[in-house]
Amino acid sequence: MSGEPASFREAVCAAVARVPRGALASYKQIAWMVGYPRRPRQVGMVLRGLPEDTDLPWHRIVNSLGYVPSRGRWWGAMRQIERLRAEGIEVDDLGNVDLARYGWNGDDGPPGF
DNA sequence: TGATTGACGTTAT
DNA sequence: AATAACGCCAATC
Repeated sequence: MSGEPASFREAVCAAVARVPRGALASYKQIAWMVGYPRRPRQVGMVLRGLPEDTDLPWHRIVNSLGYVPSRGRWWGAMRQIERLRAEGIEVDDLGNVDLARYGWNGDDGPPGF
C-alpha cells in the first residue's frame, strides 16, 4: 500500500505520532524526517492547526534549542509544559527541557548521538 | 494576484 | 550574551 502522504501536513502528523512517550523532537528534526529539511516553520504551522483533542503528541515538539517556543508568549505554551510533565519529562517553568537526555532521533539517524 | 505573516533555524553584528 | 536580519515555503489577507 503506497501510503505516501498527500500533503505536508499528513507527513508531519505521521512523524509526530512516531515520537515515543518521554522523548522530545525538534521542528527541524520532524521536517527532516518527512523529507523536507527546509521547512521547520511549516511544521509549526501544521501543529498550530491541530485540535485540542488531537492524538498527536505535539507537546513533544520543541525547538532545537531545547525549550518551548516563545517561552510562554504563545497561547498554549504553558499547556504544552504541563503535558510534558505529564509525560514524565522534566520541564522548567520557562519551558526549558534537556534535549541531551530526552532528545529523540527519528528514523533519519543520529546526527550527533 | 501580490504582499504579509508565521508554535523555526542559522548566521552576522 | 543579546539582538537583528535573512532564509524557506505554505497559508492568509
